[in-house]
Amino acid sequence: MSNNQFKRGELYSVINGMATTAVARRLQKNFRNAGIEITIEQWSVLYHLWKEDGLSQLELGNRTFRDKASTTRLIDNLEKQELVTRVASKDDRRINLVYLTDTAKPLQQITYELANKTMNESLQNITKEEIEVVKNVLQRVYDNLMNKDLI
Amino acid sequence: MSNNQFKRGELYSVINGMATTAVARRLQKNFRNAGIEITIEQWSVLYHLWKEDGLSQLELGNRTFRDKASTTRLIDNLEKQELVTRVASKDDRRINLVYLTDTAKPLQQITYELANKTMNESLQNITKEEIEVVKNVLQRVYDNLMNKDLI
DNA sequence: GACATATAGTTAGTTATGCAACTAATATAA
DNA sequence: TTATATTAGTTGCATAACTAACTATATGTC
Repeated sequence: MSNNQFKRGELYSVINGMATTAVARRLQKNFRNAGIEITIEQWSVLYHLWKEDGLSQLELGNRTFRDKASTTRLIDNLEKQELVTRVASKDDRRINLVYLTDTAKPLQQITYELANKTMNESLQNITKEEIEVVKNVLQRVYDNLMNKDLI
Repeated sequence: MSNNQFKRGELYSVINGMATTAVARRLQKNFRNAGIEITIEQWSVLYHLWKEDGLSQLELGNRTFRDKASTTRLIDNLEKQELVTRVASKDDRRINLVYLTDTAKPLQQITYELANKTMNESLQNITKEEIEVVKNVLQRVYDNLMNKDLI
């Protein structure tokens, strides 16, 4: 019995343990080899700010799938490196709006290129159609877990 | 340009940020709600020991995609909870073989059930064929990154 | 056999994660 | 308008991750 159980769980193992870890490590390695001194977690925050600057911490947490405590500390570290600044919102002084600094700006082009490079390395010999299936399935996995009750 | 870039990178974001995090949190939540006091990382080690007891730390690290330092500390914590014991190999005294204790045994059945439950929650309305495509693609992503040089 | 090299595991230092308890500011309700 | 509840963010605590430097054992070469 114990040998036959948990077949579907192997998917979790594959998703979580292998591909995700491998891609994350490769992206971090590509950053490091290019002399980019930020973590991929920090980059995920910058990435959303390059798309839309001045987001609140909570909104950044939502977009990067982090709780607010993790978001606080990531932004602490980004602030230490002078890549972002917190600005208290005038409308609601509970809210910190997070803005990119001039130091962060030159990182966009190079990190996008390194992210593209990482994706090209990761997705060799994988078709557009396959990628679409994976994205679609993983989106539905997420929706299955989010839409019921809190994760 | 910056708006049009990094299209493929969204896959990384989807894999890493959304589905993986959501599944991991749900599994941890299902453990917690059932009164199971282990982390999912600890469970990933126990899972491989239930399949094959007495693996070395390095082999456990390979199977769970961790480096040896992370594996050391994970096993430290499992040992504190008296779920595993380290036994120095007689053939090669550099090697620690890791064995399940009697305390760990009753966890197998219940955690397998909770993992199955988590997978059923995650994979609702997703077909076997889709799951096969995802597993296959993610395996190839992993192979793309592993087979070239070290991650 | 002696010296260099490789391997398994540990430790130190930094970053990141989640939960829970907390503060400060805002919104709601009596 | 005062009391209560909600919200955004911070902090404390524990676990986990990676890199690099380290110890101890084993292997290989001369």
